[in-house]
Amino acid sequence: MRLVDRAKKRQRILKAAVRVFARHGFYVSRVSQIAQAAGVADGTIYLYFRNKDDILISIFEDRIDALCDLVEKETAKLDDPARRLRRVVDLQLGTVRKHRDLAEVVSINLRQSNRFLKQYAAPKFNRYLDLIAGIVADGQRRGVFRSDVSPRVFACAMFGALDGLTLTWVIGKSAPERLARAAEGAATILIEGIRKRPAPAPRRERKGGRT
Amino acid sequence: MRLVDRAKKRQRILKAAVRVFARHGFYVSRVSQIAQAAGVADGTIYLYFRNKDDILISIFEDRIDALCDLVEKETAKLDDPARRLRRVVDLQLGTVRKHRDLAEVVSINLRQSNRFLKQYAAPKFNRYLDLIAGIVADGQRRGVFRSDVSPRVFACAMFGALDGLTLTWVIGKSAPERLARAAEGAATILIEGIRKRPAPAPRRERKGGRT
Amino acid sequence: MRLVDRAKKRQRILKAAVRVFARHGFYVSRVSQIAQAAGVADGTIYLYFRNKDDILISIFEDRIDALCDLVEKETAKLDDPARRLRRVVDLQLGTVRKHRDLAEVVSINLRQSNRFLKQYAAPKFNRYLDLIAGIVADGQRRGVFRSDVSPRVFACAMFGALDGLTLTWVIGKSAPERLARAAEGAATILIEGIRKRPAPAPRRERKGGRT
Amino acid sequence: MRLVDRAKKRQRILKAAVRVFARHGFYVSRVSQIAQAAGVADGTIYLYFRNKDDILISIFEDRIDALCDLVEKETAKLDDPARRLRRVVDLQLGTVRKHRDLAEVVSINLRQSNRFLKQYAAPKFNRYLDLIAGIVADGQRRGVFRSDVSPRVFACAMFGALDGLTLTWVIGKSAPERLARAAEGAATILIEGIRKRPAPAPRRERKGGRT
DNA sequence: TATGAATGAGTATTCATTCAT
DNA sequence: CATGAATGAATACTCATTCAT
Repeated sequence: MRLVDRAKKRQRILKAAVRVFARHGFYVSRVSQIAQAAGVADGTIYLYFRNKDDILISIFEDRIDALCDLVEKETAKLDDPARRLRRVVDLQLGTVRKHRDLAEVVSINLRQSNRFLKQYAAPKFNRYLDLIAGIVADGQRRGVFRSDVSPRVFACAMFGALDGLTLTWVIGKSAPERLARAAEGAATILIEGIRKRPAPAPRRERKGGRT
Repeated sequence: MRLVDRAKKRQRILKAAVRVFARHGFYVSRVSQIAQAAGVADGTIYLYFRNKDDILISIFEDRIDALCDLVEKETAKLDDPARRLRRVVDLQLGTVRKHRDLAEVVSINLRQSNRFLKQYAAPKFNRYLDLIAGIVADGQRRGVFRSDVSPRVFACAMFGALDGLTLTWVIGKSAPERLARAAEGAATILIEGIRKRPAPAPRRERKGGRT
Repeated sequence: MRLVDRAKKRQRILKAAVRVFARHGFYVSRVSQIAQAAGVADGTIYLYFRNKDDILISIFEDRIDALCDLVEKETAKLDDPARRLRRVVDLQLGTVRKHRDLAEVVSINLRQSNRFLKQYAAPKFNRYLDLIAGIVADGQRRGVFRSDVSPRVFACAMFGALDGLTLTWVIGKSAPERLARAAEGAATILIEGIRKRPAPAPRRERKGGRT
Repeated sequence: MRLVDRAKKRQRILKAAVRVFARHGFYVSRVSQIAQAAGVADGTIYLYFRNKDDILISIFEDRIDALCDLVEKETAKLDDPARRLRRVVDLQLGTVRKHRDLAEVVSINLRQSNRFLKQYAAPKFNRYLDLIAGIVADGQRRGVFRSDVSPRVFACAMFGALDGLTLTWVIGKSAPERLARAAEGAATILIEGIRKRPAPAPRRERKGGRT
């Protein structure tokens, strides 16, 4: 079989797996369901993947890599760190919106196994977090972002915020437009939250100190 | 058997389950492991819980309710919406920090079953989101928070941001102090992100419009 | 506790067990169901019976003994072997009709365990078969019954015939009168079947030999 | 896999199940015992049967159908109703004698589950009873059988009588010849019992009426 | 390569029985 | 005597994975 055909069949199985995982969850899904959905025999799955876990891992890796590549390419076109962040928000939530099943798998199923999460997801995941943190660090260097927040913390918070919106969107079975509007709001909060105040006007309400 | 003894044994089982679930994940954990960890017979578990799922649900419900109660009580003591949000951040991440196992269970295992997530978690979860959204809406009415972001979106984003920090903290097996410092940063981003600018100085960087 | 009270409670448990076994079958019935139906605690059952099997055995033994006693007493009042058999038919089916639950237990549940059947039921059961066989043997000696059929075979066949009627009656959930009418028919067949022909008129239809 | 191979393996499992059920009884038998006896893996059983109950049901259905088919074919060759009944007796007890295990399963285990008995057995069982009743009704129309006994009652009684003989034969672990001789006796009783008396000589013993 | 029949390890749950109160 | 909470052995059934065809 030609390599390209092989790759095509692999993709067909992955697509089927995304559908099945999204509907039932990783642990409840059966390999035979995926095989049926992909139109292949049960045994064929094992010609393309080591085991059931490997399917989930492959979905995740393919997707996060694609997202990272896209983010790298797109942010390279922009200069302003704030606009770069805005672009990341749009890209992450845009991917989610276009591939709801995939969103469900990545957002929810990803956390189905501690072992899996700790062993496989973390490294890949870090590439994405580093991309965001890099943008923030750059912004801080250039004086547009406040420096009292760790870029890494911002990255985690930003990813979490977008993932939280995704989760409630997926659970709530809301319309795609709602996610688009949520993206607006999230972008505003995150960017304004990290932006250095143009002129830190004397604020009185904070004089009471923090708790 | 006295009611208080019964409740005590129930708690013992739940505590054991939290430990076991945190270490292995819900699906990988065995009921017999929980029984052993709790020092009871396998069958005894079923005198207190309908089934394995019921244990996870009970953990979640107990915890989220306790957190909501705490948040309600504590925010009632404060007036300033910004300081109220700050308090919520501290309470959520403080709970997490004090009960790492629990954090792992709620943050990670919670998403282990789509069915579970959609059926049980959502309603309880909404109570928490509504609390946050309520604080934001109040701040908007009083003019301290910007009105161009939906309180609900902010609540989801805020929960997600804190959950994202929790997740990376748990996965990374970092020290408690790191979570404390992350809480600082997250609070800053979120509160400054939603705060209405004291003097919306003419900003030039947005003139380029959006992409 | 006085012996009479003890006996009373034992009977209460047996009565409850008959109801429960009749409805669900021996293996499907739960000891706790019997306890509840008898209004006692689960553990109390074991103050009166060794185990679950012992309950079924006790039901059977009590009942077959009572039937045997009754048959002995009643047939002693009669002299004609044919009328004695008729009496046995009425007594067996009469017992069944009056205690449908019991019939169901003895007819059906009795066979639920090979071990039980072979070990316990057989001996008790033989007393009943011997009673019938005794009547037949007597009739043969006195020349009213044909001698070409073993009394034992007749006893088994007769018991089986009545048990077969009982089974279909119980399964079919028919009215008591139907069983009464069936008793008529069965008595006729069995008694006329064993009765020596008054005048064995030359029969031609048998000359063809047997198949 | 060829259909014929599949059918062969199914039969192998059924044969093994008959052996196992006969020895231990349905409820006491373990699926793994059947699998081992059939030389297949536990899971393989479930490729051929829905569950344990389904195995018992299949045994019963296969057997009763085969017996009915045989009875239909054989009785069609005869004309005399009495000889037809004789043939049925021989066929039923002949089947039993040739397949003692099967007899044990059908005679004893058949009654192991009320639910099973009422739900599955009854309909199939009726086909057999109807065959016998049909022969009797025909004999009555032709004036060779007495008309004061319902054909249905006779069928139940006849089946019961033969089943009773089978039961005692199986329990008593007697030799096959004993069953053959018992068949003789049972046939005589049943056929003479239903046969219309050639010359109803004035009988005096019945003048006392019934008790 | 592809198949799908066969495998058999693995586990939640039940329930007869016990025994401390 | 009576209770019923606790026990823990015991088992049908599933399903990821393999391998002969």
